Amino acid sequence: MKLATWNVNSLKVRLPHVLDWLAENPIEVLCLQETKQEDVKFPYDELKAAGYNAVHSGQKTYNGVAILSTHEMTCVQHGIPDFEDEQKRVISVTIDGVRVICVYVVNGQAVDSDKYDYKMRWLKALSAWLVKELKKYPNLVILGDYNIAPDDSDCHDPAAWEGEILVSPRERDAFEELLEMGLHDSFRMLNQEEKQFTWWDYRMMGFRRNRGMRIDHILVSDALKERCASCIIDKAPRKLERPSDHTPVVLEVNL
DNA sequence: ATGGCTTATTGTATAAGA
Repeated sequence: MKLATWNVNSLKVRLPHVLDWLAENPIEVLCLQETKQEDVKFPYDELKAAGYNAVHSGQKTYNGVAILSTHEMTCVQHGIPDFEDEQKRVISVTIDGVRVICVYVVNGQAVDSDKYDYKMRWLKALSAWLVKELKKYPNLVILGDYNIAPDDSDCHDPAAWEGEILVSPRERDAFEELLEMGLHDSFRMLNQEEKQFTWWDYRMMGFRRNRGMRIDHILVSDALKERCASCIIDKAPRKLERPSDHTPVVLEVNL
């Protein structure tokens, strides 16, 4: 089974890219972040025509997450239970006995901002919930835009970014907490190469100069860890006209 | 250098992303 995550930065704008990419990359599961549209505007029909079922937790202008799959999706859950949140950032389903969680972690804007506090509160709630989910679902994968570059090797210029958003110690500690509960960074597990990024700033020719960050991740449970065959970053969509600033990450698991 | 692009909004400048 192949699963992927992609922050599309507006599904309205990026739907053609998504459909083209799915046609070229026949995968079973695709998690999307920043759909930026309400459920009533979600392109269920176009995706169905392409062979994909979809579940969506939508919001106008900001956030919004979706899971597309060629397989049947059951036990759909929106958000983090017992965590009040207006923002649509989490959706979960079960596919072929695997619990699939799609997340769009808070950006945080700046380390001294209210949004950073919200990011840390949000990550704490995510972490507490995932501990329980792991006990409930041994086969668990959590895909998404984490807005955290876990290590200096995941940042194009660690010295320039030291202490900044995406790399600050508290954010990295929160990511580390996910690993300590028994989740595994599938890309790093299979690939030790430095400067492999999933996001590049639109400005300053960020992509051409490979000034990026690895902030989109696919974490797997112990049971799935043994079954991971490959995890790759597909840079092709980032090279298209009018791309998202993020590019897909694809995991292959032997089930 | 706090910008540099891109997206969305009952917009024509502002907020947000990362």
